Amino acid sequence: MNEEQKPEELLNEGKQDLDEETLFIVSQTFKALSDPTRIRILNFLCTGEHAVNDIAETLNLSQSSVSHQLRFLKNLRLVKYRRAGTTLYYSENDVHVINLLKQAIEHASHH
Amino acid sequence: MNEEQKPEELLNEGKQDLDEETLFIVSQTFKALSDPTRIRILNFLCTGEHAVNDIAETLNLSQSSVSHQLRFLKNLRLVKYRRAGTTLYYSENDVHVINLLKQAIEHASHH
DNA sequence: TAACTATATGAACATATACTCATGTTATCA
DNA sequence: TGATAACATGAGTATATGTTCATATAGTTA
Repeated sequence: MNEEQKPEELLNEGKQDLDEETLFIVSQTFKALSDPTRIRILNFLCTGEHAVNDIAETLNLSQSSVSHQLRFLKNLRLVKYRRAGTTLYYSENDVHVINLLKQAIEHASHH
Repeated sequence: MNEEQKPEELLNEGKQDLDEETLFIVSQTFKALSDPTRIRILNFLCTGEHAVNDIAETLNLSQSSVSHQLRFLKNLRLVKYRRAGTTLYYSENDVHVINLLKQAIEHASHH
């Protein structure tokens, strides 16, 4: 004879429902961080700006794959680049997203 | 005659390369947060525990879809549930991940 | 201009993902 | 036990995703 227990209601801290645009931005942001290759690239760019080939060699990835992923990240304004001759030096461009990544890495690396 | 500029090296704050396991955990965590439906469910669960049907009706989703996504989230230990008769009350189970979500929502909602 | 370097891009392919539909499972109650 | 309620689950399907391969583009230099 289990009495029906009322679910405890926590305090609502503000914005209850998410509007379409916020939802889209949030999901896209996390999607950018959901792939191992992109995570490694962003993590590497935390050490400073790097050329595409440098990224590819350091992380043992194909040039094409890196280029595709950088385009993805550039479309979301998560990275930027500066040109020097034929070389493009990419660097991170969104401190907030980098912070999210660092927090997750910090938390996950504690095993 | 463009002089080759040396890329500026930022300070390395510690863990340079990510081990396989950390990389996997981080990517899975962000993958969980990369889908609009799961974001809405987790955001709703921030207001307290809720039954599956409650979630489905409130967010205008099918019961099956909600159940599938809850299984996904439960496998990652991001939600937990308590049983009361035939009803299962789900609630959030990882403050750290919820914090990541709240930060992203906060940041994205500023337009 | 031709050759070379660094990077970008499109097509193709294999896999992953999220949903719906139908049905299975578990607990409650008459 | 049978009926019902709440939820879980598997199959099927359409779409998204990440990689490779081949080729294109842009800048540099002889």
